[in-house]
Amino acid sequence: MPVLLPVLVHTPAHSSVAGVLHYRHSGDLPAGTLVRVPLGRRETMGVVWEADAAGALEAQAMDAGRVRDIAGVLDGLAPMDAGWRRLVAFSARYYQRSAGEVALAALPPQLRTLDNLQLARRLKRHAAAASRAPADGAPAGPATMPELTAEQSATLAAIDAAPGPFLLFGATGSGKTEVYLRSVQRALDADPAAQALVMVPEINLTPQLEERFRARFAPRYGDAAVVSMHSGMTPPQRLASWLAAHTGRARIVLGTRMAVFASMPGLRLLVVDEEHDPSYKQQEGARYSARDLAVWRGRDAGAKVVLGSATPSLESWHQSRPPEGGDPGGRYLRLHMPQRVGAGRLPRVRLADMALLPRHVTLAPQLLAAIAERIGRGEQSLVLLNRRGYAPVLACADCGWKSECPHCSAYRVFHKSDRTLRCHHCGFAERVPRACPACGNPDIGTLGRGTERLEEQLAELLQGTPRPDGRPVRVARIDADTTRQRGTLESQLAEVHAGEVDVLVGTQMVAKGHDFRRITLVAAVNPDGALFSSDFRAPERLFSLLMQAAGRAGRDAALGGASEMWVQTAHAAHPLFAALRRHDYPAFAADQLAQRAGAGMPPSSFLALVRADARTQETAQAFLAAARQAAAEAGLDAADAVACYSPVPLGVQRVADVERAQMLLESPSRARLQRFLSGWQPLLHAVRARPEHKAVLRWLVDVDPMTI
DNA sequence: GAAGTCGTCATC
DNA sequence: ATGACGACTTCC
Repeated sequence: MPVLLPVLVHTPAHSSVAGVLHYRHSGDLPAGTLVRVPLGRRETMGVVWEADAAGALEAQAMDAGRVRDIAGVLDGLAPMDAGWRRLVAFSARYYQRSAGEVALAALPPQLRTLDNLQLARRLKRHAAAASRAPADGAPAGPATMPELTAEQSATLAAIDAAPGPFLLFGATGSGKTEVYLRSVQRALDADPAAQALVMVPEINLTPQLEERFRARFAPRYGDAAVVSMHSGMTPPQRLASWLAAHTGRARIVLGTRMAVFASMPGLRLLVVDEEHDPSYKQQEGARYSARDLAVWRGRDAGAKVVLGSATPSLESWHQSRPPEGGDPGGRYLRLHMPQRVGAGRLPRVRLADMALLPRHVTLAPQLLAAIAERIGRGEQSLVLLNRRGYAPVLACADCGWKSECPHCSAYRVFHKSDRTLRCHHCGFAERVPRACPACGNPDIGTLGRGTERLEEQLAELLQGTPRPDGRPVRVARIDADTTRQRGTLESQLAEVHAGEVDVLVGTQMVAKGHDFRRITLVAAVNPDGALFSSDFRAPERLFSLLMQAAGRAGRDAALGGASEMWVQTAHAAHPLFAALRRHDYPAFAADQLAQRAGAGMPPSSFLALVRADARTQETAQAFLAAARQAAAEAGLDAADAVACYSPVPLGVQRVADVERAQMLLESPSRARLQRFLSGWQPLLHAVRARPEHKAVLRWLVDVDPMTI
């Protein structure tokens, strides 16, 4: 008997078919079944969704001639389970997107292109490969495991004893990864169907993570038990990992934020390493926080959640505060591991006071001397600067021309290696002009400096420094420009590990997570911008970057005692540096939390942004103003629980000839903000449909934004 | 978001 | 006349 089934397809929240669509089928199909359905004149993948009475009625009322048949069912696969469907539904609701967009984005792209036969073939091949894996099912030859420290044992006992979620606050080098490994092992040993999800913020960090997990678990559970999931993988690899997780063959899934949506029917443990990292927040499409979703998913699935960091996000820090007085405390349990494993001590923090030096000096002599000393001892230094290219601006001294991008409200950056002026926002690139394009003056010069110039400068200043082996000093650079092609990061890192490089210049990409045994000096040469930034999270990011960078130094116990973290600053008296010197995150956090509370910023409040893009700034702002008006007229903020501020241009107002504006919403209550947003969604659609707002190119809501 | 239609405009 | 490009519409 033919039935009408609700089906999700990939339709974004701002389109007119954002809801569930209905299709006819010869019989009932369970929710979660993957199907192929006709949409317009193409065929696309869909997910059978939960039947709800209202939707069914609407579908019944729809002109029967318009309802089409399901074209095919992917019957080789188990339907997506209820836990996954709840996660998708929650994410869509919380982040103001359509369930179809979230659901389909969470499936591997290649799955959409396969028919039943191809799928069956692939499943068979994977199953065969897995059963060939060595030692699968064999009694565990215990992989060599390091002795646990007292701290690690206590932490594991605490994780065993309580339901969580846990915030593992552990110094760099305190052995957090070993705690993750043991927690995973306990979870998997307890139940033959159990699965664990471990997330890291960056693709670059997955290979080393995979290596460690594979070394530990492949002997016990087989090679196929560990899979990775991140956007850098090829479509077939992603499909293979996804199928392994979905069928339960993979016991451990390692990945970036996208992995939080992995289909894992046996999920018992979720680990979010470097939980403070802003990369966990997706910045396009559905703007979800993988860390927050991991916490939600863990609670929903009855799985344990471990968030780990040496510099937790203020949200997690606040959420893990112990009970005190009338305050019942946060919902997370805070676990502290202050000790570094082995004798490696945290490096000494040294400030180079740039205010005492002439303005034109960009590298403090005492820092240069310290680097030279390291070179003489055959040790390595890492110099950090968060600015790619040679110089951020090219300018004419005569007429005041600057290298503005014609399509964006930003300067094009001078890249010396390929002699281009490149816009880092829209990608627009041109050859560097010989003379000023405005007045013809040949005397044009650079303003400021990026990593390229820093590399050049250091090479020049250090060229005479003697190396123990008499060979010339080598300065190298690692940033997004030098690692453009696949594999270059690995080969560059290998050179550093081999000791061929004396001084490594890089952006924050090298400060995160990589182990450099022989680096005994890390320097941040220009961090001051973040001290007085309009972005309320800038100090938090700076502190975490500097602490992480400091963690790069002195990982080798033998050299640890002498390692140093240098910070060049014109504001040496800033309290952030005082806390950094003592490696005192709690003090820094307490100070920041007090400031945030005073300013009504998270975690004391909850934020959302509405953004609009248009050809002109007025058009974008007019839409936002009308949206605000519509909310007021509907009485949405009548209870005064949600403040809606005026529309303003974004920091970078224009990108690729598109003007961007945003409007901030703020509420002391997450629930109230959520209620406001869900009531507002249909109004936003209605406002957008009005003829006077036709020129709006797109709009979107960003819940819990990272920057405002 | 993807894929279609339709109108405008520049170019061989 | 051809086709490139953008605006607009539709999709159970």
